[in-house]
Amino acid sequence: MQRFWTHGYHATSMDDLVKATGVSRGSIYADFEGKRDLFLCCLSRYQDEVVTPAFAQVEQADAGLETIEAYLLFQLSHLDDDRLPGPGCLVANTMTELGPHDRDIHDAVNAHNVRLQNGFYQVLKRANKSTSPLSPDQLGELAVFLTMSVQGLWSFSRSAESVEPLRQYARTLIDLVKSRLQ
Amino acid sequence: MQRFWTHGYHATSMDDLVKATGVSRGSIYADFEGKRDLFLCCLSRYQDEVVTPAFAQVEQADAGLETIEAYLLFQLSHLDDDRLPGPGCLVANTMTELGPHDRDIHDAVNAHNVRLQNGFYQVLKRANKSTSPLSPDQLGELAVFLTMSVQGLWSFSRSAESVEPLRQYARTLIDLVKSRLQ
DNA sequence: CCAATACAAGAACGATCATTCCAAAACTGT
DNA sequence: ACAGTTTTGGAATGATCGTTCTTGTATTGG
Repeated sequence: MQRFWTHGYHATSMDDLVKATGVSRGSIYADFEGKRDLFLCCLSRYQDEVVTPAFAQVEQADAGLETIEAYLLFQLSHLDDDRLPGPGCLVANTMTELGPHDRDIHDAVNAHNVRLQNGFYQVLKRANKSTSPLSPDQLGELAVFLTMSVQGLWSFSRSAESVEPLRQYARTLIDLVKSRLQ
Repeated sequence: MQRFWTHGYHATSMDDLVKATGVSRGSIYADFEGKRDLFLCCLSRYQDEVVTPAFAQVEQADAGLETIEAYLLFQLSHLDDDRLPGPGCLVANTMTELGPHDRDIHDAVNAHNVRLQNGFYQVLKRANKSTSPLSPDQLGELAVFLTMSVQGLWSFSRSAESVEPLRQYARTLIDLVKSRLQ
């Protein structure tokens, strides 16, 4: 999974995976139908092992906008300036590399994005207790906005040489969304 | 160039390029040192033929925030619902695919981003005529924010099934930045 | 202990890869 | 018209690719 995450699907060979995992070629093919099937399983595993532990706080019943910011800053805390460029996000990387060309992968990516949107939407709904609240449609649009903005953050981390602009982006994003809700 | 744009570097073979361009293999190698050199030239040509004609309006001396919005909506106007998922942006795609692994490509991507940031910065400076203006640092941060946000837009267009959420994102982005400047 | 079965390691396979090479065609100069 | 040079088209090359296959080892049951 790490190898797919850092290098992408096409640039990762089965040899690379055999070496990186220490698992024999025969065993891989015993367990998966082929490279693509293995990749789909890695996407699924990434969701369970990486996304869920991190995003769960946003999906909590009491999560606020600060929780979204904390989620982003926590993800960025894995990077410091000598760990850049970072691997980004496997799903985000995959959206770019394979999203246009593979239906099943597109669907997996889409499911991930819907999950993020729903999490953000719930937070926005809670945060929408103001004197002039936004409509549900407007909140939905803001949730989509957040989901797409976060995608930009991961893409940039693939090329970034310093982590501070990434952090600043997260803070600015949350600030702007906050001011939209007031 | 189109093939690299839609499929990425690693998923595009020299055979693909020979077929797509109608140029013989020998001619390609006569003009370029290899696949990577050809790709670097495509990045450069993309800058001249795609980015410059589109982004020039943002770099105009009288460009405003509406110009940034018009730039984004114009880029999106090439897509309608049966032309999705779109190719995204060659530079943005490359940032994700190759940015972490190739120094020269990283530098080309970085130069593109700096260009976008500078264009956005100038617009923001002009738009910053309010009763409580933002500092140059704050404007710089907003310009970086815009650059990274636009990256999210192109990545999403690689997976999108409808163009309206992409348009809405562009409008929301400009609205949020406007409200930050007031 | 032996035979049958299951599993692991990695060689082998045919296809595809990026690049080089070569023969034929086209062009240029005398 | 002819010889020399350049360009073109695509075959050839050696490496790498994803996948299958084979051999050796381990395990299980009689």
